[in-house]
Parts: sequence; C-alpha cells; structure tokens
Amino acid sequence: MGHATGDAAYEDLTARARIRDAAIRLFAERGNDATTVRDIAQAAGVSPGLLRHHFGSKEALREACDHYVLDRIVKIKEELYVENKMASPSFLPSVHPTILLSYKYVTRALLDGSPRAAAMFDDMVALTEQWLGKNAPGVTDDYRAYAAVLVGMQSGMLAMHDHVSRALGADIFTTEGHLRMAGALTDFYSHPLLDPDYVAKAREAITQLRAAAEGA
Amino acid sequence: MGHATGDAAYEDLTARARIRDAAIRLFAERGNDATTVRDIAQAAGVSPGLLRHHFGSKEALREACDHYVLDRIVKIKEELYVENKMASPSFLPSVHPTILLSYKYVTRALLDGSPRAAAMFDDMVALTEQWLGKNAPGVTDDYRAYAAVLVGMQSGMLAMHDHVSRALGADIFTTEGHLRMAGALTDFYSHPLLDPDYVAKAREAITQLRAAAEGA
DNA sequence: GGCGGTGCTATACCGGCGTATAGTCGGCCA
DNA sequence: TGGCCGACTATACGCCGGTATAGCACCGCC
Repeated sequence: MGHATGDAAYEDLTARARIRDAAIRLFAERGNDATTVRDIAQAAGVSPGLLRHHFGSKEALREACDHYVLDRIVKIKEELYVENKMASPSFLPSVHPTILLSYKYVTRALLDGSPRAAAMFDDMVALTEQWLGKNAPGVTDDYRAYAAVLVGMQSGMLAMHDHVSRALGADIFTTEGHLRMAGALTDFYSHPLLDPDYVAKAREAITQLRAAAEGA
Repeated sequence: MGHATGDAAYEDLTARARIRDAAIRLFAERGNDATTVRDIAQAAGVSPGLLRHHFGSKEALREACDHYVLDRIVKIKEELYVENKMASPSFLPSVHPTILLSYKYVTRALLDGSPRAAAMFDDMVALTEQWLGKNAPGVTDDYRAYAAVLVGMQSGMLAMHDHVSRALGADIFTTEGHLRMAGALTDFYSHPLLDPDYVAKAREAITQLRAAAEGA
C-alpha cells in the first residue's frame, strides 16, 4: 500500500497509472470531496498539474476511476460466476486486497453520488429480484422492495465500515475482518431472527400505520 | 426577515432555534462538508455572522445539533419502550416526519464521523448483543459480530437511502416509503433467505479461506 | 434621559481549493 | 543535427470556505 517510493513495481508504472491508482485509493478512503488534487499528486509522486494534463479535470479523473474499478468488479464477478456457479447476488467471498479496495471504492462512490455506481446498484437490485423469484419464492410478496432492501443493507453495511470495524475489533476491509463479517452474515441469512409472535405484531403495527397514513 | 416560508410558528422561533433547525435539515440532507455556514444562515433567514455569535463555530454548531437530535431520539426510544414493550433494537415503526428527519440526520452524522453518533452506534451494538443472548440465542455463536453486522446493515441501508428509494420508487424517509421498506424488512427478518445446502457451502468456503489466510 | 449590553449585520481576511498557463526537459524522426 | 511534440513542472489566478472584527439598533435599568 504505502508505496512511498522505492517499490520497484510501483515505480515502473506510468505516471498516468500511478495517478489513477493513488486517486482510487484516496477516493475510497476519504471520498471525493475530502480528496484534493494536490493530495493525489503527492501520493502519486507527481506534480498537481499533471493530473490535469492526463485527465483534464478532477471530475474526469473520478469518472476514469469509476470506469476502471467498476470494470474490474464486473470482470471479477464474471470469473467467480463461471468458476463455481455461485449465482447468489448476496455476498461473495472476496478477500483479495484489490477486491476489497474495489468494494470500498464503489461503496464510497455510491455515497458520493457517482452515476456509474448508482447504475451498478440498480443492476444488482434487478438481479436480486430475479434471483429471489427463482431461488427463494416464498420469502416475500414484494420482491422489488425486498431486493432493494437487501442490496441497500449489504452495500450500506460496507458504508458503515468504520463503525462495524470498531465494534468488531477488526477492519472489515482486511481479509481477517471480512471473513468474520461474512460468518455473521451467513448466520444472518440462514436463521430467522424474529419469532412468529413478534413478526405478527410487527406486521399488524405496519398495516395499522399504513391505514392511518392513508386515512389522513 | 420573512424568508423561505411564511410559516407563523417558524417565524416565532428564536433566531438561535431557527439556525439549529436549518442546520439539522441541511446537515441531514447534504452532510457536514457540503453545507456552508452561508447556506445555513440563508435557510434560517439570518446573517452568517449570527451563527458564530450564537454557536462559536461551525463545528460547535454541529455538536449542538448532534446533541439536540440524539437527545430527541433517545427520548423517543424511551417513550416507545415504555408504551409497548418493544424491546427489540432492530427497527421501530418510526413514521413521524420529525423522527424520520432525526434518523436521516444521525445516519449522515455516522458517515461524517460524529463522535456522538458513533457512541450511539456502539450502544446499539451492545444492546443488540444483549438482546440476542436473551431472545435469539441460537442464531449465531459470534454474538458480537452478528450484532455489529445487524446494526451496520440497518443503519447502512438508511445511508443508502437515495439508491434504495430510487429502486423502490418511493422515498424511504417519507411515511409511505418507510412503511414499504419496513414490510420488506419484516419479511427479511422472519424467513431464512438461504437454503441449508447453500449455507453449508458458504461456511465451507469461509473456513477454507480463513485457513488459507492463516497459513499464509 | 443617558447607558451598557446583547442580538444582529456588514465587511474584510486568509487559506485552500480546482484550474489555467507558460515554460523546461528529453526522445524520436527527417 | 535540428526541430518538434508529448510528458512534466512551477507558478499564478479566481473563488469560496470558515472566521474575525467593527458597528448598529434595541431594551431594561439607574
């Protein structure tokens, strides 16, 4: 990570690639607004002017990063998909540092309002909706909402990585923390959390509130 | 004076209260960094200098807002708790606009790194952990991770409200959208999503990856 | 009636941001 | 060898952020 200077492979990259990589790292870490072009330039070991020379503007650089990372992710997903038919869109055992960084980046991009990331979110919702119809038909009668909530929770938890990691005592964007999180997630998806009594009461409360809202 | 809205009750508030309310609204909507003291002043119908006069600095204003909103939330929770013993920390049928705004605010505060919000997150994790031990002892053998994931997903979904709302076709911070979301959430908590075969394979994959990571 | 303090405004200041521009270095081709 | 072109730097510009300061209007108190 902290290729200050001296890492041979890192030094061998073209300046353009170094800028892109540094930008991805910093955007993923701090978000778009909190990252300055001067920060990126320093991290890449170049002058700030070079960013403009190669990418035109900060916004264009961000789009290039979006494109790069999102492409990498769909490629990874395709590989995973053919490799073992894990068709579930829920979670993948993504433990390689690069993959983790990519997820971190996309999560931030979602919060930063990146159109590309938003499109990916929509795709995932659509995919999940289909998957539900095929593989888990009984769980709900509002597939759309269920899929939206599922994808939102999954990506949202990554957005809360600081807090989840703190509670866990391990960074969920490292292999160790990610696996512990994945374990809990598996528990979560395999057992119902609420007992039927409680669920019935909750449903009743919801329908009452809905009726009250419509009546008003 | 007499700025955005001619609402009488609004006009009757002291300038200090108007500033606080405007700040809460804007912080909740755009986050801390993206809202300027000039924005807040304009929304409150006062001059920018007055913010400094009453609160000292932007950061101090934010802390005052944190304090105010968080207090409001714990008060609401206490009321809910005594009213009907809904001891579950999972979700509350919070449909009042003020409550929804409060939740939106805290969610953003979590992303913005507010210490108070983070403390509340930790409290919720601890509470959830206890609750799990009492009310759902069988679901996992890593209570801590389970609770962290649960709270992270729940709050994270709110952080993704833009995208979830877009997928849903309804803003989840309005009563209508929130109830639809709550319905899906109830489905989610009451039925296992993954079938045992799939779960077994997932667990196996996780343990393999863990072993590989430790071996390395 | 004068008078001090408080709520409030107007304006100025400084730093950091993204961006623009002029200029330097070095390799490649005629 | 001369010249050109792309990679790259140094420096400056305009803008806008939070903040500081000076001054004004009002109101209770002696």
